[in-house]
Amino acid sequence: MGRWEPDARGRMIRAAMDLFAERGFEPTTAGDVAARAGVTERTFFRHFADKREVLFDGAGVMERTAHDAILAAPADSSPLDAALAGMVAAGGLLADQRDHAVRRSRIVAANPGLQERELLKLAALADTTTGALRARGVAEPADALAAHSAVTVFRVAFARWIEGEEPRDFAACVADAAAALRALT
Amino acid sequence: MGRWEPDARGRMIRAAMDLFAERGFEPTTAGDVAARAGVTERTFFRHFADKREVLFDGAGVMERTAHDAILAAPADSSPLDAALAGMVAAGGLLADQRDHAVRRSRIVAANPGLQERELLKLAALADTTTGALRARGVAEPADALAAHSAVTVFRVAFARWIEGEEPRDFAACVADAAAALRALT
DNA sequence: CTGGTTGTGTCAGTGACTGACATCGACAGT
DNA sequence: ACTGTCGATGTCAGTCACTGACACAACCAG
Repeated sequence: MGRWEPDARGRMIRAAMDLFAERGFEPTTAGDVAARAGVTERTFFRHFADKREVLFDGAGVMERTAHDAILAAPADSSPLDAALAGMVAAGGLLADQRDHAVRRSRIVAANPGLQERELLKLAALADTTTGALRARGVAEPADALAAHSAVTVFRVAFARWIEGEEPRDFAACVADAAAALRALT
Repeated sequence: MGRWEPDARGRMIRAAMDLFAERGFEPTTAGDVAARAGVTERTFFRHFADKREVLFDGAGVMERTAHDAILAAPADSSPLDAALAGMVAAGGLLADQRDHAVRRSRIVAANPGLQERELLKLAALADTTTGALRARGVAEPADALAAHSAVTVFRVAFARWIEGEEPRDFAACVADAAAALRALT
């Protein structure tokens, strides 16, 4: 209708982060988020499949980044090493947004429904990783096992990267977690 | 009000399995399930936190079983072996219900929302496993890494156990998947 | 037979989400 | 400049998941 303001999607994402952080996820209605972003509830649901999805906008990019990095890994890398290279690349996208990542994971940690969605995104990352390993010639079920192991390392590394005060190198966190994984015998 | 019929919970679970298998999960309303079970929608939601939960009734028992089995594992077992013992014990609960498990996983596989819930249950199993390993003296982050690795093995083993025609031994499936995991280097 | 407890039905209400339809601005093609 | 299509949005009505408040029936303990 009236004048069309650009970046509605970005405004909704920022509005959602602010409101969810202030009041919490459940008490905030989709209409609240839309209103703060200057759009209607209907527009919100045209951009995001559901209320939770507004917090997971970058998931697709991370998947593609991991996929490409795995295919670009040295040919003599082991499946696990190749998958871990994908995790490092995916995590690299967050390097200059640590504050945003911290804020986001606090919101997610406070709500079971959001954790559920996060698990789905991680599962999608694992599936993409599995596919990339397959393209490198890794057979079943080693592809899936290496992929899920890499994603588990990613989760541990991410948790370590976020906690504490002074920022650490994400790749180093991945290396540490991977070493701990290999030490399991 | 009227006469009270026993096992309402069991009837709702069976009704849900039947209806979800016939029409699918989304098109079936909570009221449909309740009606087939001979109760009202309100009663359905008194027994299950939400519409999805009706398919995950056994999750809590599996968690407790895994927990106990991990604590009962030989003292000289490695963390990963102890965690795997928990997975074998948890999977053992399904031994005499393979048909039910197959039916259920078909329903879950057909709906993203249900997969999401399944991931949450598996994450809860991983958390319980982490806690049990901690009680055995396993330190961070090895506890979480071993727990998630074991749950990943569980998933692969379960998939193998369900596919194909003639039923295989679940413990053997776990052993195979665990061997593949260790072969990752 | 009295009171508490448990499991249920009824009813009203909120919020997530969807489909159908109209509108507005931009951007061709003529 | 005229017109038609296209993309993003607003409006409206409707379904369904889920919840709180209240009442009722069976049961059990005293």
